[in-house]
Amino acid sequence: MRKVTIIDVARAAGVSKSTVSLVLQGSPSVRPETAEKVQAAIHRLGYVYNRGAANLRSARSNVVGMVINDLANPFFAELAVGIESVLRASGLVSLIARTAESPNRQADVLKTMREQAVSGLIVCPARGTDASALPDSIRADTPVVLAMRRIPASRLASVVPDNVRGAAEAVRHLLDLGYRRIAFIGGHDDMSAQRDRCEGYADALASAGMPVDPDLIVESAPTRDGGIAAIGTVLALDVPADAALCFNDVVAFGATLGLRRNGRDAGHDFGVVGFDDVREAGDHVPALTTVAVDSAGIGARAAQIALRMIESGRMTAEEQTTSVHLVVRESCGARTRGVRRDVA
Amino acid sequence: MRKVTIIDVARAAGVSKSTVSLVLQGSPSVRPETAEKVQAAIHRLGYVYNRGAANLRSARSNVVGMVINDLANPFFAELAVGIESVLRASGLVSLIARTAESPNRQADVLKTMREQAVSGLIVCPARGTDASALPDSIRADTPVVLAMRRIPASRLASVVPDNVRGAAEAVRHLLDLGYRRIAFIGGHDDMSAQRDRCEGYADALASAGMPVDPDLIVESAPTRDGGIAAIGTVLALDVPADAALCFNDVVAFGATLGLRRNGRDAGHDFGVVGFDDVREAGDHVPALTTVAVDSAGIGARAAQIALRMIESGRMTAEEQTTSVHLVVRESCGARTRGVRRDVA
DNA sequence: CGCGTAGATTGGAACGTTCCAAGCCGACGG
DNA sequence: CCGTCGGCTTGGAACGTTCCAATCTACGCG
Repeated sequence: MRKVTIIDVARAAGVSKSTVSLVLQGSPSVRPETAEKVQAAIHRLGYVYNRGAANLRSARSNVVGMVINDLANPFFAELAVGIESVLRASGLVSLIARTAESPNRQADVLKTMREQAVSGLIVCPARGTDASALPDSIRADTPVVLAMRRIPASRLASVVPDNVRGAAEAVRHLLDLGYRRIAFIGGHDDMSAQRDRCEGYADALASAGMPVDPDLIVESAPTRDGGIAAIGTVLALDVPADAALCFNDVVAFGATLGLRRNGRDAGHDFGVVGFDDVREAGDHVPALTTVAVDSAGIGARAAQIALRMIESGRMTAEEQTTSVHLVVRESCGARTRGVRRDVA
Repeated sequence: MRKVTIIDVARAAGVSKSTVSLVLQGSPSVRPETAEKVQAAIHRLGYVYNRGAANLRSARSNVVGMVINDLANPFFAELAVGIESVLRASGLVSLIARTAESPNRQADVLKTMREQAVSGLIVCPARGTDASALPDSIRADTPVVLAMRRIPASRLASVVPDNVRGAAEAVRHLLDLGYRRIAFIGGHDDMSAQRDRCEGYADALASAGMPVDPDLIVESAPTRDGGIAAIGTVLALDVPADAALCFNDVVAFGATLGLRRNGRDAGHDFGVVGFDDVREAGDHVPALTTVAVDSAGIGARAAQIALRMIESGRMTAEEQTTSVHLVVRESCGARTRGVRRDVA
């Protein structure tokens, strides 16, 4: 039982294959009754359109690649959802692949996607990816949009949250609450998000006329355990921290746990602010004060940019940043301390 | 700047296109030094393999479709991860699409995937999908594996958790703890998982010689709010429930919240058991006792079956069920009540 | 020296579509 | 009555591969 093709349909409908093709594309120049005959034949034979063959001829595929770090992380999963929704609504279909933060895997995945002739690529680059990691061949003829993370030296379009401003806002909030030894913990400085958030942290301190103490900035894996370790470090300083802005919520969860193990209590005698506002943040005990990032929105924006590039055939390098906002809950101590309390 | 093809490579290497094709496929019958020449030309020209063209000729694509309900749900995200890992390791690439529980969307998505000539399909069917929803054309020539959910009347391969046994085990545990009015709440009975879990619930009660009270089985949306509503219902009965097996963890979260609003406390004066063991379950307050389902494992198994079908060209209808196990934490009250406490 | 054979290479048809240039046909204006 | 025009339709080439059958080369053997 061979596959039924456009030619079989043509024969069955008593027209030429060209006409069938025209019908398939909804061309206005085919007589309605002819179109109907063709549709009937299509239905009768159970014909299924072969997009691969079409792409081959017209060099315009309808698939877009989505390269994500880690789907199991709800934060990235939402990014994926945002991307997929927009693409799907435009009739495109998404290839997906995971890099698991490995540049090797990323290179492999990118190669595969190129082979599939994707018409666009949305990438959340793995840690430490530099401009050279995106093969020139891709950059030349395929629209690429970076989501969530930038690659500093590359002229690639990107959509990232406003990390600098978000971090600064969080720090100002902690300062307003009276904290004076605010740490920045978690993340590695080969991630653009970490650098940006750290920059916002430093900015806010600076504009409050406070020095940035290098001891208060401690890197760690962006994991719960990383948070536990990092909070331990800033607690053990000669002049210990009294609050921390965490690289992300997961680190913040670790931090609250670490505090408890040290006999301290986030939200009472120590201020903790996270970043991302993952779903669990509100349910955590204590509920996490955090900077909310709209990851689905970022995905959607990135997909829109990709779409625009694909349609216009022109590549842009626009860098969009999406706004973020501080969500005040319990872990910063606003409830117990009261906002804007002055200190001596 | 036209795309560089196998023919350009052939010209550059001074061989025929057939030879290049052979090299690309790693055929042993090409002389090593010739292969090397070809590889050099490939590299020099920046040739990229066009898998679409290859598929066209050989009717064997290397893409597999993955139809998932809701990627934003960590439970399904893990399923996706399991699937993607296995496929990727075999050199296949995954198309992904979301149905958001809508049979219409599902039909649409399935059609698109057919057009892409996927060589296999892994589907977590949307709620209420019946056998007729999978177009015959797909079922005839494309391997399909159902994951997480079955479609009762279809002769389709599937991998699902052992819902019956898991639910039964949970109920036995609650009985052992002395609860006597155990409810089953959440989910809709057009989901196979709900029916199976409910069946396990009834089984366990039956084999303990206890009647199944229809009032204690209440459907609801499988959401937090659904859980809140459902727990309200069983609390308001003339003879209220004293424990509940919840359709899934999200419902269980809602239930603990609903209990608190009614002045009750899960784990103290009411036993709550969830299902799935999502990541948050352990962090929740109270920590959720739940039936752990290995969703990544289910995804991997499903992908393996699909792979086997693709390779052999033969479709099977095997139904695998993966084992589950009860994770006892706080919400069931085991800590405060003590396990196996006898009642009068 | 001729023949058979195995290994290496090759040309051409095929895959299912799109797109172009050309064709057909009836109508309309001159 | 002829030429032309516009609406519909059509055949064929092209897209970049694979695969088959054919060819070519060199070599061993009788």
